[in-house]
Amino acid sequence: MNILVCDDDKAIVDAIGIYLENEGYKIVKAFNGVEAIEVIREHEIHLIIMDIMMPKMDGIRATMKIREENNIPLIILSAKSEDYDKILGLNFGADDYITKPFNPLELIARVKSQLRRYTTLGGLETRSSILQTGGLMIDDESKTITVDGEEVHLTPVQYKILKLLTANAGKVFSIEEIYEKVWNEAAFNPENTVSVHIRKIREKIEINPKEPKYLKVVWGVGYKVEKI
Amino acid sequence: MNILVCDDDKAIVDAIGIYLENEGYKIVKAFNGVEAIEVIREHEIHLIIMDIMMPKMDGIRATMKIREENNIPLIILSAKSEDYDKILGLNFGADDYITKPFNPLELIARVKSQLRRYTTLGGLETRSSILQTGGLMIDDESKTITVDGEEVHLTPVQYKILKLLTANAGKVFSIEEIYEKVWNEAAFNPENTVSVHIRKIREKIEINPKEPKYLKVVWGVGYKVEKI
DNA sequence: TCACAACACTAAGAAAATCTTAAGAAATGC
DNA sequence: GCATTTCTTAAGATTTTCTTAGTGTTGTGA
Repeated sequence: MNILVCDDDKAIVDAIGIYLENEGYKIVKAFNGVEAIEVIREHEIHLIIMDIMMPKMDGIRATMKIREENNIPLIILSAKSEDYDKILGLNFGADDYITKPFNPLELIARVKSQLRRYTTLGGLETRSSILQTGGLMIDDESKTITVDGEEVHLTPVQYKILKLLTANAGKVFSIEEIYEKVWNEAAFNPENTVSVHIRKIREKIEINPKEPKYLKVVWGVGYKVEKI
Repeated sequence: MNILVCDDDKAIVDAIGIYLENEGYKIVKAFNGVEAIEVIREHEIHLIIMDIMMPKMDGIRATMKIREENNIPLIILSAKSEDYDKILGLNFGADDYITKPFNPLELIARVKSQLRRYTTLGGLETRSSILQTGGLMIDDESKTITVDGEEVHLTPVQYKILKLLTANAGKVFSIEEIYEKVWNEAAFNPENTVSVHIRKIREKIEINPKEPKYLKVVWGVGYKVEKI
């Protein structure tokens, strides 16, 4: 498997290269978006790791350009300070993202995960942007949520929370986990921000918020969306 | 979970130790990089907190050295005056960093966050969150317990006890052992807290609590879940 | 074998922890 | 600057946990 690593910081490219080579992957390097596109045309590449901030052509523009031609799995690298929404929310074609500084183990896990997904799809992209459980449906492409066919409006934060829980329906997330995943930072004093949002979501998606059908609490643990 | 705290300032090591012990972690101490590396070879360490400025071997060199051998989550401690970019930007293998003086709550949040990340990633490849014996089934991901297909509701403590016993079905646990594992503290004030919980669990999972099928007592020793 | 000591079980209620809700302040976006 | 969204606060509701104290059961050794 050949992996293209693209970052203007040579030290980072080298470090990532070493981790991945240890796992048995072949590494190809590029130091800006223009180079990356050239490399992809010339080599057979199975996965791309791309930095956001780069001279000449930034990672987002490069990703969009690459997506015009093919669907090679692509993981974005970004600094924590950069705008989360821009990376996750804006759908510009990346499959996953990792924030710097990153845990090498996490990088490897995500790379494997992407390669697995790609090969089981046979390389043909059939990315379904629809999540569903019971009568609850989330179309991530149009950012639309419907309950029993009825469209409901959620605010951005509410949307992210519900999407996280629905994408992993059945799995329980602690409040800390939810905070971390949605806000992209460790919460050390979350008061009850999350539970207020939970309340608001329930108000909108549940027939009877007192006896939620979808968004359930697991006492002493956290919240989950029921898998139906 | 065992956490290695490494700093040349004993007062800081002790302070961090106290905060983390309160959260139920076991602490191992080291006072310079060389010691840290030795400790890691000898003990099972799940997370490292490392100061940057230290005699003998500084935190960055130590981190790089550690990274040659393994991927234990590592949080860097650094004074505000030190070059921030050097720590954040330079990728030498740390997973997160905290600046001194730090907020204890923040420290704990980041520690938990790292441990969570590490364990969920580790389980990514072969996660089987389901424990089973006879008709009793525990799905740890959704925190759901079913008996003969029927879902039963357990409280957090009850859940933890049953999970402990089921994960080690057949093994007998003394009351002290159960207390220690579930409450995460050795200090044992006998009373009969555990047996009350056992009673409640039986009430919920057993057809006839007087003649338990799953959760059995072993006279003079403790309790076990039958391996079926 | 019988009594007694050690151990296990049960029930109930007070205390503690956790979740829910509402309302308003602060921040954000147009 | 207005409308919307997000966060904070605090009180109320609910659930869980712990403790107590009494009852039952088992094993032992006189």
